[in-house]
Amino acid sequence: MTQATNVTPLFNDLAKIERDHTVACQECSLYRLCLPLGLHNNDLVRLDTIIKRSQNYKRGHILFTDEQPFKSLFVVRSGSFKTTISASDGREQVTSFYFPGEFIGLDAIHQSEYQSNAKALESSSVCELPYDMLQEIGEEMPQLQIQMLTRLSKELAGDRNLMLLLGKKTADEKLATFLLSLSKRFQERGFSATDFQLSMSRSDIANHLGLAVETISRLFSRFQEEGLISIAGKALSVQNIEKLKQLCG
Amino acid sequence: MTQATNVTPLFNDLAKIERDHTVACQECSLYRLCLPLGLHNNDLVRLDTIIKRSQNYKRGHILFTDEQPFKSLFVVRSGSFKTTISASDGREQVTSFYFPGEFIGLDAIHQSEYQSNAKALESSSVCELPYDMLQEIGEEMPQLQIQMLTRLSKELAGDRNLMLLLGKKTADEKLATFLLSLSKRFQERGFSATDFQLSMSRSDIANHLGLAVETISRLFSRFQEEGLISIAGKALSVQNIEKLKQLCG
DNA sequence: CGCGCGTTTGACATGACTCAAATGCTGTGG
DNA sequence: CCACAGCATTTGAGTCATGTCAAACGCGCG
Repeated sequence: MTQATNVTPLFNDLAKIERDHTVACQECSLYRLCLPLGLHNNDLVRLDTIIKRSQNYKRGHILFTDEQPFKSLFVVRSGSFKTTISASDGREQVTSFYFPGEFIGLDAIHQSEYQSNAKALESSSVCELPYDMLQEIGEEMPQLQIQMLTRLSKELAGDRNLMLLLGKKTADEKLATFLLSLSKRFQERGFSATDFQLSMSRSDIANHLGLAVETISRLFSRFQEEGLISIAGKALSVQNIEKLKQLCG
Repeated sequence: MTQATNVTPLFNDLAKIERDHTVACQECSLYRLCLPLGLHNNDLVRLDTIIKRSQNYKRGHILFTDEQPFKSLFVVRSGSFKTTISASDGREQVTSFYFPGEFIGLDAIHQSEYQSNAKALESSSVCELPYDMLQEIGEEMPQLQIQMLTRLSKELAGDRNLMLLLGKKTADEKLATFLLSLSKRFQERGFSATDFQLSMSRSDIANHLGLAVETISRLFSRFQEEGLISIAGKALSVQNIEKLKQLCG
């Protein structure tokens, strides 16, 4: 019943493909998911020049906190991240999880500080886009502006679905919705829609969905009993995706 | 104990000032809160030409639904609106309330349909910005692009605070936070920070905060007993703003 | 290999919901 | 302008989903 190995980080495969830190956007396997989509070749080359590609960060690495000045946007190249915001009394809310090709820091644009805290959930790397430069080259690249607006807009729409989830859904529906959202994102990235590793902890999931850790744990157990999923540690396998969809509410 | 009159719509004063539908951005009293902020005069004039100013809509008027094609962004000129999104089973979440100078529809940019439903809460009017034209003139107006990005980004940050509220706060904290957010927005618009009319129903508030109507009603009563506020129908008066702030969590 | 944290499971507590009913307000039509 | 219908709000009583507390377990990191 024990899982063979849960060691493999989530996006190791991608990490391998991308292990050369200097790979240009044109050759990056994330191309179709990433910012450069739709840019003309000249523009792409120009964008390329302002991107700083990070080395591999290890689990727990802090990309930025809400006390640091806003300087750059980040795109996940490999691995995954979570962002949190905190209330004055220290309570935290996990606002989002980020996978390869997704933007981190969009909520800080034109603020002096970042508005959230971003932390690596596993071994991860990013492309850093200094915002002043992005803005500069953006003035001559309408396509880039459009991409930025589109990204922001989609993130906004996503957040609003999360508000529906947080405000109106039951614990069962929350978890089902969350798992399907992961499934979809893995699929978009060329991975299995049914078998994947959860890079985040149970308590991250619980927090993100507005539930207690114990509730998540119990739900995983029950979903397993009911044949919806099979889960061992961080390894998840979706057994009945249709039933899961019905559960979403 | 009955209120003299609750008839006065929330932004009647503004509505009067702005009753001329053709008032240009330059002369609009919302200027400093609105999109044109920071535009140069030539640009402003150009922006002006693409804006369609609506007549007065009455309470309940539907600006758009999530089944209509995305065509325009809207800025509230007078009155107020709410937006909702709905789950497949019909449950709805009130995602946001909008006051003069605020943008509606940002979550639909570059989608084929609107992503939410927008409805007037009282007698209201808007400026309509056809998005294709906005994009067109935007290509030559970096300041406009910056404004758009800033707006989107701030809305995103706001939504994330709402996620914190929905996921982590108690009923008391939710209502206190909501009332203070209203207070702040009224103040920014030149109205009293302590005395104003709630244009939305108790159930809109409840829904928005992820609570039941009954809970909101009870909280209003209790807050009143405790001397935090005084409320009669839609007329709210904040009595102890400091204590309210402490309650926010 | 062992410690510590993350996870699971159980028992119990409770904040907020649901249901129900009374009251009040608003908009409409006569 | 008033009266009535219907919806919004308030208040009370009882329930329930989910949280909290506690303890055992076991995986994974060092």
